[in-house]
Amino acid sequence: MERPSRPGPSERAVPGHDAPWLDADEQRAWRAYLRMQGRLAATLNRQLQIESGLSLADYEVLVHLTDTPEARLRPYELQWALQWEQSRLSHHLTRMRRRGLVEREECSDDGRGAFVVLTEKGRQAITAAAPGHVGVVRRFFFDGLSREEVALLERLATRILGRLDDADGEPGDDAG
Amino acid sequence: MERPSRPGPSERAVPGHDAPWLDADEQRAWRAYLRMQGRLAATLNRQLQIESGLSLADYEVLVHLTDTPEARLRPYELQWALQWEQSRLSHHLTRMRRRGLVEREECSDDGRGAFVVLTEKGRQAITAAAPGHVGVVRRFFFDGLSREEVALLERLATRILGRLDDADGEPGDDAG
DNA sequence: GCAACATACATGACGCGTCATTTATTTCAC
DNA sequence: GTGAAATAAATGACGCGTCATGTATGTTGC
Repeated sequence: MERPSRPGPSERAVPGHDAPWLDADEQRAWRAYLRMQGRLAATLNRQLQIESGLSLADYEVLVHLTDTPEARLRPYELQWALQWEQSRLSHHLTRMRRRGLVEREECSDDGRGAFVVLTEKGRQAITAAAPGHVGVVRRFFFDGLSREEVALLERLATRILGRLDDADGEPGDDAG
Repeated sequence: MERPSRPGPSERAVPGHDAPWLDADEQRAWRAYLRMQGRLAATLNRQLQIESGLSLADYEVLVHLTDTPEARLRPYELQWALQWEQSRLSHHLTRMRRRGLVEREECSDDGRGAFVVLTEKGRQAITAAAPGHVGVVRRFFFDGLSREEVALLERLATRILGRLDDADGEPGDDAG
């Protein structure tokens, strides 16, 4: 979705600030990525919603809770695991609490904090949702990829995540 | 609605399992993808918002308009290009119109329809926003990838997109 | 022991995205 | 032509996500 490509060669070796536009290859890749990501997320959300009444966000929260021995976590732990904004998590937990998927429990060690506890209803919800959801993930995503491609994809995602993490502390965030 | 875990042709046959759960490699890749995608989208949105007052959605609409000779498109053309839901596009165009980024123009050929026209303000907005935005896309995304990886990524995204498209017309999507 | 600061979490406002529905027009069968 | 169905687009309701801010508790320097 970038602007006109530079007519230039396919060699892009320009470090950072210098190259304003994406070349033709990059543009195609970027557009394909954006479209794929948007459609995939929409598909996963819709399927989860229809079959289980959960959103993808709900699902991820519940997954992390069920991954935990006591099925309870401090919000800041969930925040770290999900890489969400704090207020997003807070709002979302409020809504999930309202629907009975999780409960809030006071934290004796730290008066400021709390625990998010999985309810029985929450456990049943994700138990019922998981097979269908994983089926769709597999159908649209993994069934189209070889194991090598899956491995490469993980490496790329991790690398880009690292770049995003690196930028978090730095002051010179300018790009223009 | 819970579905019986009947092993249909669309779900992978898993030896010895009712539920087609992801194996360890797939799970790591999937979580890495989800985290990367979420963080990257948040970063791009934030930078665009701060530097230009645009969202990524605004940006994509404006890109498609500027890609057009007359800088005007029918909403259904935009919808096809963006692969958005119709009501999302309609709502978004309403908001962009309110902000003066686009205008609505009646369509003489088809009384039901309209044209979305780029305004001067809209053109200035994307012109101002583009270098910074592309800089961030490059910084976090393409600078971390080799040309081979970019090419592969495009292929994977296109392939997955194809699977999503294929499923659109089929009735046997779910519903056991 | 107290001011200054940091941390954990909540909240209100507001823009965004989806679903369901509505309106207006066009197309097509007959 | 007339009625049925398809198409273009808008709208209201409602949940989601971000920003800015608020509140309570913990920590630290002195």
